[in-house]
Amino acid sequence: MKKEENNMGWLFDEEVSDSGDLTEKQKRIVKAAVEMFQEKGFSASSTSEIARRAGVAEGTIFRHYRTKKELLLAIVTPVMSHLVAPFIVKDLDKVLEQDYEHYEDFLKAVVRNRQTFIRKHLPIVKILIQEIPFHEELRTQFIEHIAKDLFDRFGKVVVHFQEKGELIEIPSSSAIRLSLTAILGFFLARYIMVPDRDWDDEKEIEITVQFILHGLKAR
Amino acid sequence: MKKEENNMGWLFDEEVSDSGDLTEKQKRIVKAAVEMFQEKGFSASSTSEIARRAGVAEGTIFRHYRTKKELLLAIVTPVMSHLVAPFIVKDLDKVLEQDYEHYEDFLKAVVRNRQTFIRKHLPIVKILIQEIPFHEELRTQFIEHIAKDLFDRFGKVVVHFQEKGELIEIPSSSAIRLSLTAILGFFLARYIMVPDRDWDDEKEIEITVQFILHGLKAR
DNA sequence: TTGTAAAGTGAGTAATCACTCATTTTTAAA
DNA sequence: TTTAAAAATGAGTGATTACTCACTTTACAA
Repeated sequence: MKKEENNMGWLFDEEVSDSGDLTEKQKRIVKAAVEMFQEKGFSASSTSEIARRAGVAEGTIFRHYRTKKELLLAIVTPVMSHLVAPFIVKDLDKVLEQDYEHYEDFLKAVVRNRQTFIRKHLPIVKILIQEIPFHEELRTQFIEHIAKDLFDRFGKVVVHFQEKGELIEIPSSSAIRLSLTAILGFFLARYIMVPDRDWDDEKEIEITVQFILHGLKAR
Repeated sequence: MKKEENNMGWLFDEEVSDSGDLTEKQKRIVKAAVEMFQEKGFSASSTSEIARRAGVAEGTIFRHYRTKKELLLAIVTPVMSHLVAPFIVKDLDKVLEQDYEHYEDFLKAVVRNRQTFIRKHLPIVKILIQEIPFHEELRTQFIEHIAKDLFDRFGKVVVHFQEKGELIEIPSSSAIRLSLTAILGFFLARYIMVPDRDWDDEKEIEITVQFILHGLKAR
């Protein structure tokens, strides 16, 4: 009765939150909750203040979400499931069909694609990162459905370019880790640690990608 | 009356927590608090349960720490201040005095040194990472006294090897970021994300360092 | 206009929260 | 053995918590 996840939208472009079938007040609850969770964290955020900020009676929250935790999950799980899965499928195909001739092309596509996503859903991504350690469901969902999938697919890409002789022959898990941390490190610096610096995104991405390429180049 | 930080100990080796002048019950409070903060996070941890786990009356906590937050800070700030500062001073000297002939030597020293520290204080490091976003004092202390210092010193090292023609001429901030994220990415994977895998630390460190070196090599 | 289900309300509830304080116990120097 | 300070206690405090429920309002098809 609650979730009718429109299971197509994001495949074509985005719109992760099924904001369509939410009532006006429900949207304001979600908005206020995202703000508060980000500022104080989940368990330091009270439902009474969320209601106050949303301009809504406290009971209204519990009309739509049976518990405070359910509210958190409703906010965070759709973003989690779109954080990683969809783009990699598409880009994986392009790699295997040789649309991406070099690892460089693949990397750049990944970075660009995820940058627009993270930029758009940054507050929720932050909440997700914060709360993952404390919620079993989030952890298992992340590991089982996201991380494993990501490593599988990313691993295939790495192996593909290793076999082409383009990348050094180290364990694919290491190559993935090194590629990902360089990329995530950029996002971390760019959007979380020092978002106020005036970044030259194009240049910084180029530096980061070249770093990975030279670091992993067959030698 | 509370803090008489023995300001020499860690310079020679470590022993970050001034456990010396703590009463028996105080040590058990700190131990229980670290456990709970790690499991549930700071604000989801109640002083009553901390007391129960420590086998201590709740009032005893407030004999030693005026507030719950003061307990958190007492646990977390000494680790933060030793997380970064001391080793870099020493290693910086060695670089400038050419004890470290190559960037490789510096990197390996840094990784080895910080690995023993992180291994020893992992629970508190985790708490620190979790709580930094929500506590102004922690954030400013981290930025002003830790991050800036680290970047200053690390920057000097990078520039030194750039001038020697060993490293590529990119902005030092980028070179630092790329070096650090590769190292931190290893620690993150090794001790937080998948600590249970059977790691070949030596090999993995070698791979990581070589990745950084080739990624940043002058070309 | 009426009927009905969904949306919204807010006072009320028991539990829990961080913290206090009068009192007792422990420690250790005199 | 005396004594005074420090450490430890735990019942008690008012505030706040997540959540409930009897009720009112709104939306809208018949």
